[in-house]
Amino acid sequence: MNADQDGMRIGSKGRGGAAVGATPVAALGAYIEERGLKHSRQRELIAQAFFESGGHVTVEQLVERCRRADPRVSVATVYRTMKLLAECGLASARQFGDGQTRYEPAAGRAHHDHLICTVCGDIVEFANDRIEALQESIARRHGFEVESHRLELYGRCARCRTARAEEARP
Amino acid sequence: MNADQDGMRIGSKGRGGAAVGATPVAALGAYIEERGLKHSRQRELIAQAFFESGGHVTVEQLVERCRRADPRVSVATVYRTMKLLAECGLASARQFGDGQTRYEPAAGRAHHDHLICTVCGDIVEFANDRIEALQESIARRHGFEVESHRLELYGRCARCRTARAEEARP
DNA sequence: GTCCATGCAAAGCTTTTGCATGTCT
DNA sequence: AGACATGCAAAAGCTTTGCATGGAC
Repeated sequence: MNADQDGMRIGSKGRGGAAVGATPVAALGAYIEERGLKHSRQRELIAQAFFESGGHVTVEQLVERCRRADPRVSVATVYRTMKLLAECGLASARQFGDGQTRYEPAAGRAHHDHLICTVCGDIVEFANDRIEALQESIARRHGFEVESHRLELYGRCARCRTARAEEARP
Repeated sequence: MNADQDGMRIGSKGRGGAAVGATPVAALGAYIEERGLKHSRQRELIAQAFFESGGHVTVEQLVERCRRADPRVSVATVYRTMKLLAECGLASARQFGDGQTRYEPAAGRAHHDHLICTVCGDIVEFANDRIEALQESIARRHGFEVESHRLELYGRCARCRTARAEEARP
C-alpha cells in the first residue's frame, strides 16, 4: 500500500469503521476459544459497540453505548474486554492529551497518525511514508531502533476555522 | 537556527540543562512581581531543582529533589509551582505513555521531539525541519491549521541494544 | 495588616483489583 | 461440576482543591 499521499480518512467522528466485515468479532471469537476463554453476551456487546464506533472512543463512551443495549454492563468489564481486544491485536490504545485512554480498531491496519481538532475534538487519521522514513533515519542517527512511534498534530479543523472566521465578521 | 540535521542532544538523562545561565529563575521572579504574586523559598527551591534537572522530570522526582534541601516541601506546592512555571512559559508539560506528567524547560527553545528508550527510559531530544514541513503540508491538505504537535519515537537506545546483543551471546 | 503561598488531608478522575456470584462449556 | 466472566465496591495512582496556618510585602 502506498500511503505517501496520505489522507486515508479512515475513521473520523461519526463514520463507521466496522465495515471491514463481520470479521473482527469472529477473530475475537477465535482468540477466545484458542485460549480456553469463554464467550459472553457482554463481550459480544462490547466488541460490537467498539467496532461500530468509528474509532477513538473512550471507555466511558463505550460504556454508554453498551448500556443502551443492556444497562447493567459494568465499567470494569468494559476495561477488561478492551484489554482483551488489545491483546489479540484487534484494538489499540491511544493516549491523547486528555487523560482518557482511547481505543481504535487495529485489525491488520497499517500504521497511521492523527490530526486532532482542538475546538471540536474531531480526530482524523493520516499516513505518510516520507515522514516514517525520516523518523527511521533520525532514530538510526541516534543509535535507536524504533519499535513504535506516534505523531499527533493539534490544531483547528476546516469547519472550526470557518466558524471562527464567520463569528469574527458578523 | 537550522535543525534540519537534527540531533541536538539537549537534555538527556543525567545531564544538566541549567547552563542557560541564571536567567530562567530570574524570569520567574519577573513574572511573579508583574502579577503581584509573592516570592518564596519553596518557589525558588522548586525552580532551581527543575532547571538543574536536565528536563523530562516527573513531579515525583522534583519532590524528591526538593526534599533533599528541605524535607517539608509538599507535593501540592510542587504541582502548583510547576503549573506556574508552565503558565509563564518557562516549563512545558509532556505526557509520555506512563501516566505521569513530565516537565521540561521551555525558555525560548525551539520545538523539538523525543526519542524514548523503552528499556532504560532514557529520553533524547531531536528536531528536524523536514518533518515539520511535511506535517504542515499534511495538515493543510486536510484543512487543518496546526497549533502544536508532538512526535515520539519509542525504541531501544544504542546502549540497551548492545546490552541485549551481549546477553544473547555469552 | 492584608493577601498570597504552604501544608495537610480530603476529594476527583481514570483505571485496576478482590470477592462473591453468575454464566458458559 | 468446574472454570472463567461479571458486577459491585473498594483501592490504587496521579493530580487538584478546601481550609487553616504561615510568610511576604
